[in-house]
Amino acid sequence: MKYRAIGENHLYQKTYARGMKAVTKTVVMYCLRDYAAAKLQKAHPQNKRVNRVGLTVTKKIGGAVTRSRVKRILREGFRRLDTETPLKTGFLIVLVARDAAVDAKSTDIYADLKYAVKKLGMAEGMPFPPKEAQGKPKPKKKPASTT
RNA sequence: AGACUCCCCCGGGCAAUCGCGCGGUAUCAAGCCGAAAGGUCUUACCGUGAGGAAAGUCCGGGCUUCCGGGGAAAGGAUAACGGAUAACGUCCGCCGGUGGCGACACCCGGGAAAGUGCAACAGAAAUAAACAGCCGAACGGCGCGGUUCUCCGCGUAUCGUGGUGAUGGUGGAAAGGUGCGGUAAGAGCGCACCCAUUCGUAUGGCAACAUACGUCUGCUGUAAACCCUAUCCGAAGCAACACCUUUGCGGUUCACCCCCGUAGAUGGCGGUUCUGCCGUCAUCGCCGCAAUGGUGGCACAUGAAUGGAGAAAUUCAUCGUGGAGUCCUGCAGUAAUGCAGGAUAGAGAUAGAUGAUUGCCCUCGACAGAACCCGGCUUACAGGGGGAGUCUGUUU
RNA sequence: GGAGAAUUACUCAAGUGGUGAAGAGGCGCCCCUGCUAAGGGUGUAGGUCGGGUAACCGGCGCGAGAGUUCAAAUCUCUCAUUCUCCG
Repeated sequence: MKYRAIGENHLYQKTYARGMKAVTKTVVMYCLRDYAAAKLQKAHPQNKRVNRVGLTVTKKIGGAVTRSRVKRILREGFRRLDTETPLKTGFLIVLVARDAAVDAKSTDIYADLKYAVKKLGMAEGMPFPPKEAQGKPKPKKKPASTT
């Protein structure tokens, strides 16, 4: 499974500001419906909708080695989650590592992400704006505009 | 056996399943994004995939650009001596100094007698003599006495000239040290021994230098203060820079340390000292700037054979090249290293590739992630292995 | 990735080889007021360790550690942290 990475800083800023948020011990998950999802779908040869994923691991976490390792673990956890329980597509997803992620295993990340997905209602077949993730009024508008 | 010293090497391993970057082949291929250049999606297989420090960015070099070349000035770097190297502030050897019983370790280790500056506080005084003190009647003065013609004697150190140099609680540093002589008092003033130092000679060494003898001198410290001497250095850095794409703008004989060189051509108009020169405008060429996005820089190349559907792969070859790369052997050298022969090769990302799960083993795993490439230095580091050597103890 | 700059009390900071490291804000105490604020006065060992009943005295302290010097916040070297610029 390939993921498109988020490269532009403004998309990160937008996701932090307007996206839905779920906090766990090891990781914080932000989700925002992607404006460019339709465009990307056209570009995709299989005409699939893809989520764009971004990882944030700050310098506070540690040196280059530990940060690199945290990124790998996050990636592995997310990959396993996505293969086992397919997510909704067409979203910007940003995963922010917390201090506890340094000592975590990928299974811990998997468990936390699973909880976060459940809370945000991101899994396939769930009602989209979940009651718990009340989000600011803005994300509510998005489904209408994108479709 | 114990305690040490130096040098070198390693930096968890194996298996199964899932997963990631890059290269290749097949497949998807029509597509999609974009103004263009260009980019990109699927799956399978094969190959390949972080360090000794990849780090700090402290030195040196390659590479690239800054119109080019030469010179000057300024500025910077280095510092015993000899060698190694592409180069270095690195390395090796050696000399001197310091530490250690020793193997060894450490040292920004030129010049203070070219000049300038600085040395707080304390101290009489900080490189220079003065002050206090000590010395004494040689001279002048003063006093007393004698004698009488400008003299003599004695006294006076609380009058001046004078002699003297280390005595003066200090201080980091006070002008060699000790002893004897010497003197009015004293002082290398003289002598003996010792210390340091200049120059010369001899011996050893390529040399720094060492030893011996003679000779001169007795000089504060600071150059990680300015400086002097010798040697070296243009500056900026891959976010450099090159090319492509689309668009806009400017320059075209100018060069602000000096000298030399430099892309103009054609036509119109005007001026003029008219085969020409000057000014101005246009076109083409040339040069440059800004913006947009992209590629390269950036990870060997070419040929042949085997192989197979075709590739990868394997083998072989090479002015070159990555890469002044690494390893082995031989020779030269005390060594760093060099020469010759042979072998080995293979990361290349761009939110940035090595992970997860399970099992087994051991010494139970530290510091830590390439970002243009090399040579060093410095700093961080669990533990393990190998080699050489020193000291102490015991036994023979 | 590359190029630079800075670090001195709780905060802002001066000091660039020499006694005892300026100054301001803050903080403590006093005055003023019925009570506050504002204002005025005065003090703050500038941290820490040791000694002393106390007043006070001594040692080390200018991000950390070495070095040069008689003497270092200041000069040199090696680290650490923070900030700025280059696309």
